[in-house]
Amino acid sequence: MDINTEIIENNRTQMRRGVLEYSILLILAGGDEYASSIIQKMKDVNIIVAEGTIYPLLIRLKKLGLLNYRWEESPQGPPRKYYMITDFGRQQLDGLDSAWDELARGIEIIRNVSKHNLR
Amino acid sequence: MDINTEIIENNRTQMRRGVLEYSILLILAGGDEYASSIIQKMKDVNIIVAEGTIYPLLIRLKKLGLLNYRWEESPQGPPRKYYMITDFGRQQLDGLDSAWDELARGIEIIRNVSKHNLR
DNA sequence: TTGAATACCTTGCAACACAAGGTACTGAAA
DNA sequence: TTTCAGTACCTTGTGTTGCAAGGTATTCAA
Repeated sequence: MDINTEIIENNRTQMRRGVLEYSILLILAGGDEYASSIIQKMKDVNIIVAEGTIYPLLIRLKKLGLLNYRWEESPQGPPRKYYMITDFGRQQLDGLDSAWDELARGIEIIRNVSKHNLR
Repeated sequence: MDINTEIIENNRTQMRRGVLEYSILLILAGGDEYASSIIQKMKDVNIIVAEGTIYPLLIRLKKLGLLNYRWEESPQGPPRKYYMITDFGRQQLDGLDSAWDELARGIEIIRNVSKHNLR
């Protein structure tokens, strides 16, 4: 990768990392999913997550009491671990909604100031 | 801090980290600033950065060719290191604008799907 | 019984934010 | 003229965390 795209890709990754937990909770608030399907849904909106990221993360979120899971047979292949969001998880999700809104508003502001000046 | 606010604060921090470089470039695209004033401007929009974060970061961005600096006398106290964005920096900033827009769009989408289903 | 597809999980490394601790310059007060 | 407060710069060490790589297990079909 040349340096031109590297810096941007790097930051794109960095930005994504910031919203990993948030997006997982958002997705699970819309319905139960298993790891691979979460990865796919995030990929669909261009938020790339690796397996090595999501499995430990789901375990952590479960430990924190934000998630639970149940095993479910798969049409083919090994059984799937369906994660579901808990009441506590939903409660936390509300806070994350605000956190995201606040960040987005902040970026919006410095963006506008920046444009208003020299750009 | 109780666990209720801890999880949210933690994620708020995580989200902020994702946009650190982006916000610095945004601010410098609006005019030259020195470290402390950058910290202040970010604080104004609720993006908190520590000194121990920003100094190494500015050095890194300079090394990458995104920034330059000049020394300038201060009305009182030691001289200030004013950072300015380079042409290359502006060019990269365009890419970061897109990266941010894309992420925001992604979050928007999964948010809506989530609401449309169960929330 | 071998192979492909799907699913789960762990280990080790590297990046990075930041708390803590430090230096240095200025001007004013004691 | 020393001391203090304010401002500004910088570095070190630590803890967290994302992820590439490598691994196991299940199912079904060829």
